[in-house]
Amino acid sequence: MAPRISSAEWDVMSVIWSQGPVTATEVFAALPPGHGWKLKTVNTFLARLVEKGALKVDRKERAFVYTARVPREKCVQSEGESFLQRVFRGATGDLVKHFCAQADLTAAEIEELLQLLKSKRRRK
Amino acid sequence: MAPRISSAEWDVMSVIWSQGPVTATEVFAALPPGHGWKLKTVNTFLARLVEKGALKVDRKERAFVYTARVPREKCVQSEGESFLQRVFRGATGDLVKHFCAQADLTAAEIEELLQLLKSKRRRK
DNA sequence: CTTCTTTTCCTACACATGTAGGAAAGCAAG
DNA sequence: CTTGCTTTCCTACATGTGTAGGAAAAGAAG
Repeated sequence: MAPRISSAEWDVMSVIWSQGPVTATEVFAALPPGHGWKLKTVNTFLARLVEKGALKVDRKERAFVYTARVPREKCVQSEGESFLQRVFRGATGDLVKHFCAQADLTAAEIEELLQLLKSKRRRK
Repeated sequence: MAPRISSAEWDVMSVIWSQGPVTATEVFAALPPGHGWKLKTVNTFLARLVEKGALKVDRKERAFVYTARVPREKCVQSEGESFLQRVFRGATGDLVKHFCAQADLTAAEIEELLQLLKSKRRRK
């Protein structure tokens, strides 16, 4: 169900998932600074995302308004699964270890994760 | 440094990282069953990986022997970073939460992660 | 209504990736 | 040495992705 979203397309979708329905110009303005894309380029991404069924579009006066038709969670889920298989051959434990070891998590995040894991342990 | 490795190429590299130097035919045989590729296709992947500098090749009698020139860790590192940025905008905490919540980890893995996180907490 | 600006529509192009095929060369068998 | 099988070398082609440009339409401005 979740369409395959390319790297540049993720940047665009991220804007739309967090800002809600927007026009191309608004997406362009909301993209992380320093992306270096022309407005035309962003338009291409939007058009492709509509083709793929990730967005729907309504004409609102002058400009198109783009709205997500797939929830972020669905895409995170399938991207995540694909990454997990590709790089860690499905071993979630290894993946989690990699990122925990790697990153400097904040104290709050560490606490939260400890709670999450403990509750998972209890439920076993 | 770590070359960009495509999905199919990861399957090939995984074989070589775990088996050590091998010929094309051996890679072909060692690939997860049901991949559906022809030997020719695997040869193309190998050739591209050599071009990219991920593998080196030595002629050994009849057939070529392929050896990794980049360690798996390097590639996991850069693939992981790219995934982290693309999907979680760099928020490692969110990524880890996603996979912990998602997966059913074994009791042993949960223990290991708890230890890892606790030691990280202490070190703060 | 004519002109300017914004935005869409259609088109393009190079490089990556999945997926091989045919020709050619090298070694094995008879 | 001739035939055949294995493996490489070179080539191909469709689709996806990054990166737009030019033409055209649709309001905004005067």
